[in-house]
Formats: sequence, C-alpha cells, structure tokens
Amino acid sequence: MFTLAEENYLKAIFHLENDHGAGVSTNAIADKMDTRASSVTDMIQKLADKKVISYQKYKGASLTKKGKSIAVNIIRKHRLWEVFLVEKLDFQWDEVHEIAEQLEHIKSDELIQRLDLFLGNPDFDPHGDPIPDRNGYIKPTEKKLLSKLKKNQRGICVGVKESSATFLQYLDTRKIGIGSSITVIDKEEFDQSMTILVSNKQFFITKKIAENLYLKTI
Amino acid sequence: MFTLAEENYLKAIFHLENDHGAGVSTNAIADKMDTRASSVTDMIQKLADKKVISYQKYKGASLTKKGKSIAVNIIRKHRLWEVFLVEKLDFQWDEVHEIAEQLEHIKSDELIQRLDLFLGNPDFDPHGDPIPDRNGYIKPTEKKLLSKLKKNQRGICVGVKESSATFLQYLDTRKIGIGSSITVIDKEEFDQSMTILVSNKQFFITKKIAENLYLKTI
DNA sequence: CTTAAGATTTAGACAAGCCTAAAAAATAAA
DNA sequence: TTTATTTTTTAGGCTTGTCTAAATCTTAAG
Repeated sequence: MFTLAEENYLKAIFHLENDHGAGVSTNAIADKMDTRASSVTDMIQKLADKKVISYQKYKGASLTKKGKSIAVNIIRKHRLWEVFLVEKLDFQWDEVHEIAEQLEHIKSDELIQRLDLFLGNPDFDPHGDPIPDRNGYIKPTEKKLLSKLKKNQRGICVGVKESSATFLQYLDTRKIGIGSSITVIDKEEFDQSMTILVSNKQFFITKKIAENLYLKTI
Repeated sequence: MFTLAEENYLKAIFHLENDHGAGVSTNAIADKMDTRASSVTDMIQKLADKKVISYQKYKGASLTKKGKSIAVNIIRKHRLWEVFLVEKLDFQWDEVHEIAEQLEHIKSDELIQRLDLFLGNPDFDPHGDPIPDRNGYIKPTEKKLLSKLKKNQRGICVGVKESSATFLQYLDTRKIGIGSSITVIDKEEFDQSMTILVSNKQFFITKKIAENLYLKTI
C-alpha cells in the first residue's frame, strides 16, 4: 500500500514523463510538487526501493510498469470524481480540481468501479482529459495545441492543458469551453500571440493561452 | 485545520461521551481507537492545547463546544456519504462503513452542501442514524433498544447501534433491516435471550444482539 | 582541460503520531 | 489506613516526510 505522499509523487512523475519524455529530473519534481530537491531525493530513493520507479543517482527517475499502473489508477480516480462533481453535483469546471485531489486517494476498487458505472462510463473528464479504463488503458486522442495552428485554420476545443481555476475562469469569461469552435484569424510571428474567433466574437490571446488549449482540427 | 488523526480522536470522544456520559477516560479512547494509552495522552494534550477538548491530568477528557462542532461535522459527512454509497452506488449497508471512514475527512463545505442537496437532504443514514444538519443539530429520536422490550411488546426497527459488517450481515441473513417489524415472543430472565418474530419467522437471539437493535415501539 | 555554475545528494534536524518501558497517581482491597 | 492493583502519564525511541546547509557530482564555458 502507498501513502498519500507516495501517490502524489507517482502522479507528478507520470505527468512530467508524459509532458517532457522519460527520465524526470529531481528539480522538475521538486518544482511540480512545490517542495525541495532534497525532499525529492529522499522520496525517490524510497520509491526506487519499492520498485515503482527506476532511479540512478544523478540520472533522474522514471516509472516502472508497476509505478505507472499505480499513477494511472490515481488519475483515473481523479477524473472520475471530477465528472461526478460536475455532472451530479453541478460544480463548475474550475472548482473541482482541488476536491478531486483529495478524493483521488480514497482506497476502494469497488467504489471506483461503481462510480464509473453510475456516471455512465465516461470517456473524458470536464477538462477534456481522457479517463483511463479499469486496466489503465488510455485511449489515444488526436489533439493539437492551439499554438500549433496557423492563420485561418480552425478546430474544436477538446481539452485544456492547464486546469488551474484562474485559467478556467479566464476561458469562462470568454465563453470558451469543451466543444467551442475556434478559428485563428491572425497570428503574430513576433510573439506568437493570436486573434481568434469564438462564437462570432474575436479575442486577442497570448502565446501562453494558446499553449494550454487543445483542439481537434477539422 | 485538523489532521486526520485529530479528527478521528474527536469523533471517538464524541461517540464515547454520547454513549457513556461526559468525561472520557484515556483507556476508553485507547480501546476505541485501537491504540495505546500513552498515544492517547499525547494526543489529548495536543487537543486540549487547541481548545477542542477540556482535559485535566488523570481526570479524562470531554469535548468543548468547538470540539463537539467539529466532531458532529465529521459525523454528518460520514453519514451523508453512506447514504450516497447505498442510494446512488447500490452498496449494501454492511459495505459502506469503511469507505465512509475515508470520505468523511474530505475537506470542502461546498461539497457536503451539494451532496446533501443531491441526496435530497436525507434525515437518516442506511443504519438508521440521524444525520446532523448543517448547523450540527441532531434531531432527537425516540428509540429504544430491543433489549429493553418485554414479552409481547413490539416495534419497528429504526436503527442499529453496532454497524460492523459481521453484525449487519447477521441481520441480513435473518431479513432484519430498517423498517422491519419485530415482536418479542419470549424473553428468558436468566440470560436475557429472546425469541422474536420477524416477518412471520421466529428467531432466537442473544442479549448482545438485542442490545444493538433500536426500535420505535408502537 | 580546467574552472565555474548548476543540479543533486548527504547530513543533521524537526514535527506528527505512534510505540515500549518505567514512574506516578488514583482507586480498590485487605 | 496501608497495600495492591489499575489507570494514566512521562521518558525516550522510531518512522514518515519535510527542511536547511554543506558536500559532491555533472555540465557548460572559457
């Protein structure tokens, strides 16, 4: 059995490997977990002893099969709970992350199986992230960052990369959500900023925003 | 904010005070928490510092107003989650206690308020225990232990005192649940055992069973 | 190739919660 | 009321997960 702290480290390492390729540095983990590098070293040594990551001094860490399976299961729980909070309890999509961070650590396979059924076996969470199935399989989705689109291309918003409350609220005020159609009206070479069209309104967005919106191009 | 361990101590002290009157002994808490008396001493000193219990060396502990309010809130959460598990996820009443022990520590007032609404503001949990309202108010219920009934008296089962899985499963096999009509056919002076009638079947039950079933007499 | 900068690890400390063993206080028994 | 028993507390230690400061390794620069 794994402690809350261990589970959080595994989850963080999973996300880091997913975003920036295998082999995660101590500092990268410390950054993500908002803790000190020395604390990370302690923990990854423990996780290596438990065979959930492979690790060599000074060479970074990466999840073993077992570690990945644990991490994916936590993510599955997190995303299912988010669906519950939004679909059943009428929370807004920017309010659910923190609560799901707690709920994801509840230990009961039966509970998650039943929750999944109760929610109708959803494929995506409220932010468009895919929900791993019971075996840890994550359906691959072809999605592209808005920042990769060129002038005049368009797509449907299928997810967000960041899911901080502030970013989601930013999107809300501009009526951008999962399913929104987005067209690139103009793109500035210099700073990668864009003018986009969303439901007949034009918005100016920075590179940072465009790098956190996933689209399915059409 | 209170840690998981602190919350569990407060809950235990609340239940002990409820069952056996104010002023709870160190050993009683150690027993309930399945821990050592010395650990209890450590913790109640800490809780006293935090003003959630009043405590004098060698004299036992009792909850302050603040401590009681925290304990009742945890119990409220526990019971609401139990309703959710049984009503929405189709768990059996003997399967929910352990999961609710985890869920009761999730921190979000908004969550509980919405959960309460989603469940239709239930008054009782699946074991017949009253659910405290948002202000910590527990509706007083007139209920009597089956063990207090005399020969030929009858009542409706409104709750169980114990809610261990083994006891609840014992009741299930005899088709005894919330709402069952129970009549005392015979009561043995010597050992307080009883013969009872439940839905046209007679059962022999020991004193211990009778002391864990709450009835509303009619 | 040698040094400086940056990343990582080690060493030592601390708080929370638990433990065992021993001391002290309270209670029951003689 | 004095002794024996039980209860409770203290003392000291252990683990988990964190920290700071110092040491060590890696890498980038000259």
